[in-house]
Amino acid sequence: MVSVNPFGDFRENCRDALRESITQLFPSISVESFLLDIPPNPEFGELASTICFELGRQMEKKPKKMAKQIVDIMEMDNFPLIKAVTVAGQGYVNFYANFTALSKTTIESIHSLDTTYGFVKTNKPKRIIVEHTSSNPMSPIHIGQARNPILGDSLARLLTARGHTVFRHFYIDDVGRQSAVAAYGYQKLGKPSPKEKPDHYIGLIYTLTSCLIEINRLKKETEKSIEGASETTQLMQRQLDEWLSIAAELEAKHPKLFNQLLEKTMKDKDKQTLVNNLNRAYEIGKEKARVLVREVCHLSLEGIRETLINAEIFFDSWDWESEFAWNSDVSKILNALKKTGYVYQEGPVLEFDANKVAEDFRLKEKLGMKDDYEIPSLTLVRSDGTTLYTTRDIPYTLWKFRIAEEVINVVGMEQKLSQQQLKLALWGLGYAEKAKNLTHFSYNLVTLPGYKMSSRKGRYISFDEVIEEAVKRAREEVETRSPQLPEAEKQKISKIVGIGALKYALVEVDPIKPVVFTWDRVINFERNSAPYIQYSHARACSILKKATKSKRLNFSLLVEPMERDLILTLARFPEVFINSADNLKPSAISDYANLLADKFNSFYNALSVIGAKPKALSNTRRALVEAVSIVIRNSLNLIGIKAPLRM
RNA sequence: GGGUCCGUAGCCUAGUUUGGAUAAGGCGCUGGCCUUCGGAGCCGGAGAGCGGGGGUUCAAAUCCCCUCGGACCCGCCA
Repeated sequence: MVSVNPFGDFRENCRDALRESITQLFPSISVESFLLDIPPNPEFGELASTICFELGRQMEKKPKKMAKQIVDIMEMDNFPLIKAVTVAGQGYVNFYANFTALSKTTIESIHSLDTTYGFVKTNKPKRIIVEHTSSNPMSPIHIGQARNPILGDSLARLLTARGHTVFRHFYIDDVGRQSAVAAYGYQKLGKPSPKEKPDHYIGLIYTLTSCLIEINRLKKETEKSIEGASETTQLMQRQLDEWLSIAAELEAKHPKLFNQLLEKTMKDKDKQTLVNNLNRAYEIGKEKARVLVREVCHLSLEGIRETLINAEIFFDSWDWESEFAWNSDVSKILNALKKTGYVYQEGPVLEFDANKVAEDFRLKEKLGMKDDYEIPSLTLVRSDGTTLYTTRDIPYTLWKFRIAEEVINVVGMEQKLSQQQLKLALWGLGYAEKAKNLTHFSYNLVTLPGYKMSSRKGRYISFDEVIEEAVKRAREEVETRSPQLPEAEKQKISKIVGIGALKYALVEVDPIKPVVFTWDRVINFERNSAPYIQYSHARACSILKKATKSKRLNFSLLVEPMERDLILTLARFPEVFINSADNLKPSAISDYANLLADKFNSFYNALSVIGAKPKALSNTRRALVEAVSIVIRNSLNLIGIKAPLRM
């Protein structure tokens, strides 16, 4: 019989058995949940209940005694997956699986379900938007940001496999000031056609321009405040010094373009204002500004898209922020907000009182805030009439909710406050349900040892560079290990392995924890890495190629602890998957894949498949190996990593 | 100053949502394995009692309080 969740079936057997005994013995007691834990050691069985500790307290009896009573009356015949039940310790009830039955169900189900094994469908399918990456369109994706597409893509894969309808959206933040900065520089340089990958080229222009503007601004401001002793002046002086040293770095690295830009912008005494004007013109949709900024965006996005495709990360929709500004969605929302009473004017500036919303709807506790915490207000409109990122995010979010019932934003944790303010704006506007269905999937920074990466300051390692290096190193490995492979396949494998290593390194760590980037960390080919798991898969495939398939199987022959451990791990995959998808935890999958590879390698090393006697054992082990290969492949798939047949 | 998050062997991490039986891996260190199907491998050893203190509980790395250290936020940036 095919089971979508073999270990889950065993769990249900145990739960039912437990429930029957308990209701029979203690009909007066109502037990809500019969949670079963995986014991720390196989000698305690495959599942264990601690319910007698709880019952013992309620009924003032010894847990061990109750456990004995419960076990004594248990009718085992109704539960084919349970082999035995015992009492252990101070009152644990331990269940032992009937391995012949469990092995058969597990292996047969995996063979039969194949590419869908493990992917248990939810009974509440939803339409979900996963918005991710959404990086600054004016520079290449750097490795600090790369955690975002990798996590976002895994989430989308997990939720799709869970049976949801998922839409992957890239929000192009083209209205921000950074677009105006890059566009200004691009125009001054005479709209040059990129000499390299376009996002890298535009990114360089952005960094150089941004640097010149900052220096220009800071110089003017420090000159203005002549009495140079005040604290703010000192701060400005320090900032100026930092930007001057950045300028020196940039000039040394890109002398030609730097000096060209310097020369071309020399005459602009107030660059800051020019950029602000361009920003405003673009936001209100002035023709010239539209043409210019879009041109730069398109160039850069072409490069960004190339990077993502190279990493096999795809989107269903590319949403232009400017569309929401131009089609008056933003102004409609502003008007609606004004009517709520949660908005107040400070001169020309419009502020949103997030704190008041939280108090009126009693949301602070739900948002994990202390009662007396004063949520900062959110500026909606600048004094020059332009809006801010979060302001524009409100209509965008509502637009997403027209497509989907649930929205997950993969956004760095440094934006936590603004994501909360966004949520509160939805509450204030009367969209409580939407606010509840908006999730900020937050993740921590990837830093370079000692400092943060910054596009604006030009201090970053691009995603492209890291991919290139990873593939290059993988290529060297393939060359030494499998020199006989044809060139085309070597290339293909190097890419799968290199990118796999990279993705794995960034998925593996809990997103809430920071990662310090080092080359050896993200391009690791040893144990606990994608290549290690891929290698295990290739080994399994190698056996499958050599051993002929047979239908004459006998699952009762799989008695070795290593075989059982392996089968148990395979049987648990669906539960791991459900937990990972429902709790948005891709790292649970990378963990699992690694665990499975570990178990397989131990098995591989200790027991032979092809030469095993009798023949039925060999056949059955082969079936087990095939199941392993399927589950490794399925699990890696969820985190966007491919499993090569050989490497 | 206010807020959020993190703190597990020399280093990197899992486990914390849902409290349970000797705290799990990897790197590094170290002793073995030409044993057949791929050594990107396998088997073993040393190494932490979970930042510190208190509390709740039959039971705490997990929950609560205090405290120390680090990161991030508190922008008319995104």
